[in-house]
Amino acid sequence: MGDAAASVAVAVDVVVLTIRAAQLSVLVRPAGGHFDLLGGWLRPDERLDAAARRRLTTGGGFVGRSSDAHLEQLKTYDFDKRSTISVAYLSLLPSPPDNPTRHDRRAARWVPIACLSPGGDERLAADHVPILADGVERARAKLEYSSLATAFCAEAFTLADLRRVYEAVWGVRLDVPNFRRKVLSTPGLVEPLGCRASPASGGRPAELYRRGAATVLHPAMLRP
Amino acid sequence: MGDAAASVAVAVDVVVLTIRAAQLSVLVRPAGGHFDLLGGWLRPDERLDAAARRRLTTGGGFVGRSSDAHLEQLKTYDFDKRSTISVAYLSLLPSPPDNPTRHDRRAARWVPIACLSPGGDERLAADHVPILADGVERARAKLEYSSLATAFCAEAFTLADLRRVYEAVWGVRLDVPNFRRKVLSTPGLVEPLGCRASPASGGRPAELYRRGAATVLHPAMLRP
DNA sequence: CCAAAAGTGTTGTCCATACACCCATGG
DNA sequence: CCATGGGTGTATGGACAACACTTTTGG
Repeated sequence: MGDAAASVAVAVDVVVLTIRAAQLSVLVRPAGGHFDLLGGWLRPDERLDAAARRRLTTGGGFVGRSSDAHLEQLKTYDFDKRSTISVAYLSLLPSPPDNPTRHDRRAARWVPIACLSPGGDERLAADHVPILADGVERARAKLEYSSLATAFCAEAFTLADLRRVYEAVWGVRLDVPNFRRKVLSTPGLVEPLGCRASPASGGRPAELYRRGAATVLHPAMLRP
Repeated sequence: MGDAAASVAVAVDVVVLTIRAAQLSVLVRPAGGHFDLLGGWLRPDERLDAAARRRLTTGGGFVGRSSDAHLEQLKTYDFDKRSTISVAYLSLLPSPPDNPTRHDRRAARWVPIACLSPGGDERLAADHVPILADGVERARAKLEYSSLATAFCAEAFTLADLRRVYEAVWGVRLDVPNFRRKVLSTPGLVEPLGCRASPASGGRPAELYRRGAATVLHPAMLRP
């Protein structure tokens, strides 16, 4: 068509999720009186995926070596102020190191999703509120039909760890025996390591597993 | 961060799908020796959704009045040539008028997906191949857990029409009685109109339905 | 040191539901 | 020919019970 191309500034924002203390949490950076998602401008000659990955590896010097972390594009947003769009990404990390205890006001930190929801005690930048909501909803949906839950787990994990991921993201309680059967009967979801974990607080030691080759779940894991 | 914002030209491409002669088809425009998806540059001060809707209503003067057609954002793509990204959308239309018979080489036309697949007799622009693939996959996936199939149907439709949508998009054959039970037992999917269609080629006249209020399907319609 | 209790992981069983397949009827 | 309705076997998932293994507690 004969239209002139509008030149637009492109930002890349990343919703980084993890499970901390059985709570679904997001990585944010303090910015004035509120929080921002990890993000910044796209560099000239930089690919979108690369820009998102860069946010992940250098985001506040906090995430560290997570070059193999799950990262997928979420959606592209435009706001009231024109000539600016934001390509949002979603990333899932295993349990990361704790929040920095040193009094660095600039450092990124983990905040439970519940604290950022309406009624919570923390505020997110208005433009980032729908991005976070879409990211959480994407994660909740993909747990149903993909092996994405293992992205929240460390290299070796127990079935209880994996179940707690589902319970934290969905905010529900799952039946322990049924969850076990479901996971083990899905071919390629997890593979047994043959060794056992040391029980944290009594009880029978659980068997350890690692991610399997499967990426989609047939049939799906249904949330109650 | 202190990075300079890269200024980028933004295109909006729309994957327009419909069912024609029991075949899932896409709306394309001739461009040299191949076809292009509907698309063009984002105008200054134009919202992304508005740009996609504009492609739909003015796309080759063909789609006509489809301002209420289903339209959702698909994904954002960048290509080897930097400084250009494409925000892709997906649109689903009821059975539209036939292809133009007049010999307008510029006019948009419907082409079955199968003809554009590897091994087909038509070629799509290389940049648009993954966009179309993602659009088709999105449509296939959303038929499972949403009432999106009704977007392919006219105002009034029979259960056979709706079943043929599933069969065309998924490329499978569905059991007629089971499909009927499944659709009618899903609350809010379709609502009976109380009148019957005139049988096209003999047989008992089928009852007519219209879209219901439901947007998500519980439980999902599973493809075999 | 030993025994009981508590906590967690693992296995087994019943039941409701959903779907696939076949058959019958009616326009 | 095709839409509509019914019936049955099979598979899947949810609820619940029972058992196995380990730590903790108390004599």
